[in-house]
Amino acid sequence: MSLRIALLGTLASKGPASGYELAKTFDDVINQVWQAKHSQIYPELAKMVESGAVTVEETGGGRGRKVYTITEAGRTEIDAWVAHPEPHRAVRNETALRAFLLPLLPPDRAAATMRGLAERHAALLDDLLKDRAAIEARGASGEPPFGGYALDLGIRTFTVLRDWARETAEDLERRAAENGGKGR
Amino acid sequence: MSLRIALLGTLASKGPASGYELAKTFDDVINQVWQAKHSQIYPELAKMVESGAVTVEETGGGRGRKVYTITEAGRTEIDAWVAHPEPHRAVRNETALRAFLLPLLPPDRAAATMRGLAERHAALLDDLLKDRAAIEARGASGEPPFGGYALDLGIRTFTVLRDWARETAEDLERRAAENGGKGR
DNA sequence: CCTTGACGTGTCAGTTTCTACATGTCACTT
DNA sequence: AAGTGACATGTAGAAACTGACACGTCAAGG
Repeated sequence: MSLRIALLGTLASKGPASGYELAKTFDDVINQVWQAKHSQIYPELAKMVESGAVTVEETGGGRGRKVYTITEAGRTEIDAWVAHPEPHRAVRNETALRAFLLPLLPPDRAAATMRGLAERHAALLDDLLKDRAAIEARGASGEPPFGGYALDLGIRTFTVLRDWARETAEDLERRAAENGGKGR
Repeated sequence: MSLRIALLGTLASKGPASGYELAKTFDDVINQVWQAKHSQIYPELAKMVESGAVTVEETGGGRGRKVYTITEAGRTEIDAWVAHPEPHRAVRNETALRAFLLPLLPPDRAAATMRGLAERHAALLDDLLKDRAAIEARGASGEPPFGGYALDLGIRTFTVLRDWARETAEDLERRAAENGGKGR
């Protein structure tokens, strides 16, 4: 379901696109939120054509390019899904799982892991901040850019992640110093 | 892989447990991080017995209860996984996907959705704060409780989520007021 | 001319995950 | 004695997802 919605949403906001382009988007923007390979996207698009949520137009001399366009039915579908208040959020987060299991490592190794994590989160945060700066520089004024709220959420989330990893590393280092890095 | 690690980690920190108890834990604590139904857990435990990461002891007169205990090999496995620096984080987040697609709704409906989301996040945050208060009240002093760092991360994350949802709702309401709730 | 790399679509086998079905025990209440 | 609900383990089929294989076009550079 979620993949279908993610594809419809991308078509709704960015306009008609090929499967290849959609796969690219899933490597870029949406990646922070949902992932899919082209091997999953192509069959999904076929299903969506069948159910009438999108239409397809064959183009691209020889290269067999297919451009998909969202229909009114497709828009209705997104609309219902986004506004739907079901609290049934699917969350899967490998980083958080790692965090959960962190106390199982000896403090010095746990601290090193956290330092590495903090650095990576800091780098990702920088990327997002640059994205926002670029958008603000060119897109002048008031209207909310597609993904603007999501970008904001991403920046806040990575800030938390970076700070948490740093402070946890510091705490672990303090503990490691106290008992000479021993203990589990 | 992640499910296997999550199960091993739970056994490592909480001690021996039955499949049923592990399934309970996945409804509770780990739920913020990873989910699994018993129908996935039982087969996974069988696989882990086979590969020597856990041992099983049949108990429980008549009810066929099986208690699983982590082995040294199992501990080594967690250790390697947690410390492993691969940046290949798997993230899937339905709430964030919703956030991403939010601008596709008319501002007034989007605002209402965000208000609801903010409330739910606020409630979840309260639960976590209560958990932490309870832990601090009974567990007196210095050592890090299992999941203590994770709990901290959870609290920070839900705080961000709540604030973001609130501020986004406010922004959307401002926009809705400006154009009388019309427009997409 | 040939190679390289981006463009472009698709299938298939295997793994993970979900929903539903299936079965039975034990303790407590009515 | 019967019913209810937590305890307890499993299987089966379907859907979601991944990684690898497979094929073919087009533009640019050497």
